[in-house]
Amino acid sequence: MPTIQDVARDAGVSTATVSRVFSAPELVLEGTRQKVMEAVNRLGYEPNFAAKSLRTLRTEKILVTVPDISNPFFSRVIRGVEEAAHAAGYSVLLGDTRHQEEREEQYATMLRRKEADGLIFLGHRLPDTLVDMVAAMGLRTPIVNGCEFAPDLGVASAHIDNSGAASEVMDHLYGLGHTRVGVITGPLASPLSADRLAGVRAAAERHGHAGALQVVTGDFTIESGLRQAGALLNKPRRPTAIFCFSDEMAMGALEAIRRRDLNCPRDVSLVGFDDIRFAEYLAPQLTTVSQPMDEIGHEVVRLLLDILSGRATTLQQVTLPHRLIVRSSTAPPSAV
Amino acid sequence: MPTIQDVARDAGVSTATVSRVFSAPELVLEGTRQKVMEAVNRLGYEPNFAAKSLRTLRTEKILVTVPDISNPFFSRVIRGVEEAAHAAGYSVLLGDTRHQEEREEQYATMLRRKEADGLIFLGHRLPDTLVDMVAAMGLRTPIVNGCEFAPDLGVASAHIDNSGAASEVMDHLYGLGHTRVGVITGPLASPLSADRLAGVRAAAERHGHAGALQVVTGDFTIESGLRQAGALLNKPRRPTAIFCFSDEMAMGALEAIRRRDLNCPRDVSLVGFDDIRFAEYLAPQLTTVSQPMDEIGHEVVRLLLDILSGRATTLQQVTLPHRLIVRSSTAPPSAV
DNA sequence: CGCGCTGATGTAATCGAAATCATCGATAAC
DNA sequence: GTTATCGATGATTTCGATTACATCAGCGCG
Repeated sequence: MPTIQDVARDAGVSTATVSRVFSAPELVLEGTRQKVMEAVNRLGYEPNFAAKSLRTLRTEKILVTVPDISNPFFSRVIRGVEEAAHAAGYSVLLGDTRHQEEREEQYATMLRRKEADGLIFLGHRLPDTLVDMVAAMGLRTPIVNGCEFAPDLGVASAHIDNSGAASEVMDHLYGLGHTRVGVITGPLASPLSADRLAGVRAAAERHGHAGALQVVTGDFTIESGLRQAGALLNKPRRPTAIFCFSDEMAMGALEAIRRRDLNCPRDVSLVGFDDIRFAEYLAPQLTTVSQPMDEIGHEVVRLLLDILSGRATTLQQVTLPHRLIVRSSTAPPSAV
Repeated sequence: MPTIQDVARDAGVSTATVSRVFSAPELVLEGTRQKVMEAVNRLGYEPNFAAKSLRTLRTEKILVTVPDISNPFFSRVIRGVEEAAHAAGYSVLLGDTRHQEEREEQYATMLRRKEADGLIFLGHRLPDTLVDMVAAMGLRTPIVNGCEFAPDLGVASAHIDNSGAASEVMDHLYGLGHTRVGVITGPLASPLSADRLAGVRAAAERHGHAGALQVVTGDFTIESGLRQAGALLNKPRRPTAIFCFSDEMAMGALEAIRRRDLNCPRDVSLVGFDDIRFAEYLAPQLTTVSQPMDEIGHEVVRLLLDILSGRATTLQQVTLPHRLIVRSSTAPPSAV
């Protein structure tokens, strides 16, 4: 691999000039620029990234950690992140934490080693070392959260109004005439689930059905949806509607309903969350809350770039719009 | 951020000793090692990555390009890649090419700039500059393909026997008594689709139903499955079974079947490919070919690490086992 | 005519760690 | 008793680019 020295020698100029041809071509005479470019092409020169990075202290990389990349919701958000990052000249370092705290820590050290200019995390935990970093750097900390809104962390974030969205779902179900509603949440350690549950509870109070609420905890997987929906359906006074905090759990719930020879929506209405691409192709098509996955991805990148460029002057915590998509998995309860 | 110099000063040793504490602790006296580690902890030192990388010419990063990360098949393979890479101390640079040649080229230059030690690509195209690299470096080229087997590229790869798998699917359908089979392929530019189609054709010949084969081309998306299955079902002598080259297209096909008030499998049998997690939760549960997604991910990483470490002495093109999973979307054709 | 300015380019310091080579004391070998 | 060996550590060069500063020619202006 040729170095900048080789190019300089070959073109008969100094290394400074070669460097300028790449980073500030307007400072260089057109004639010399061409001479240099010829040498570059002749030798097949590419600037060595590590050397550049060492000198400039910038990596043009964004570290993105995600609890599970094979989850269609996350993979879609990641696609948005990749798209926006790429458009801005950054590339994406992917970290799949598999929900493990230990891995989150490991990825955190990558940030401290300057392997990336910033971090976008889609989980809900911020490793201790990074909490320190936030304390030390404040607004300039190059860390952004996606999806989970945790005001006390003090990091920029982009997310939807989870509480509001969950309330709307409940309004929809109560509006159809349901009173006994089952809810399958995600792990309550995450603000996202806690917020949705708060929204659910608020709506239940408002409609006077708080007593008939049956809440169980899942983990966003199909399997947990299958299991927990089964538990709900086995109850003596089984719910006439089930609200799952993810479309994948709703898929599991749908299967649980089928296995009991019940029909959705006739016997049990079902609502999911996220509006992953598959939701509208299920039978019945799934009523769900649409999250702007691409936009969340774009937005967190924008927020991070604002911080990196020093443009950010206040802590930005952006709420993006969601939308309740009513399809055919919800209907009025049949007469009991 | 403290540097190695700061640590050396603080611990009262030379920078060489500090460096050794990290990279070759056995060369350093336990007492000095502890002194150094105390200084490291006191100052919160982390080795700067760019400096290390510049000196060693290694990045401990693997660039992984994928046509579309939001595709559940790819995102699952990526998870396997991430897992294996992480276990070996490497991290993953993700490139979503969105099927665009231009982006593939851009990611290729990252390899030439030494932003990553190696490349794993899950698409079927190898950018020109990298073809040159393969020509120049031969077996030592740190490039591995996943899923697509293209012997003429001369790069290591891990994939299943696509032709064989497709043949098995056809045997299964013919075995059930189907004769008119529709096939929705992927883009035929990819060896993967071409191989499967070859397997389909071979089986059709063997069973004497080559004339009744109806082949249309999709692009692996739900939408193309919906559209192309619609086209097949509109034909005068419509097929009694449809074989889609991806589960997602099969989901689209299922929807097309529903929209025509036909029943799967009674009126039309349906087979997918990949066995993504959702396949068994569709109604009916989807018959499909299971690809070892995790294993493909692990294997491509293993192949790449072999090359990087100089262990690889021959061109490795590994065929991993697939499995036909018969579920309830296939049945004998009903009497016409 | 000489001074200062500007535009184009060169010189050399610098980024932070790794690795080669040198040093030095202590021990073993002959 | 001299020398080879070894283990632990230090001094210094090196990786390949960026960039602050220096240089120098050409030009306008008083």
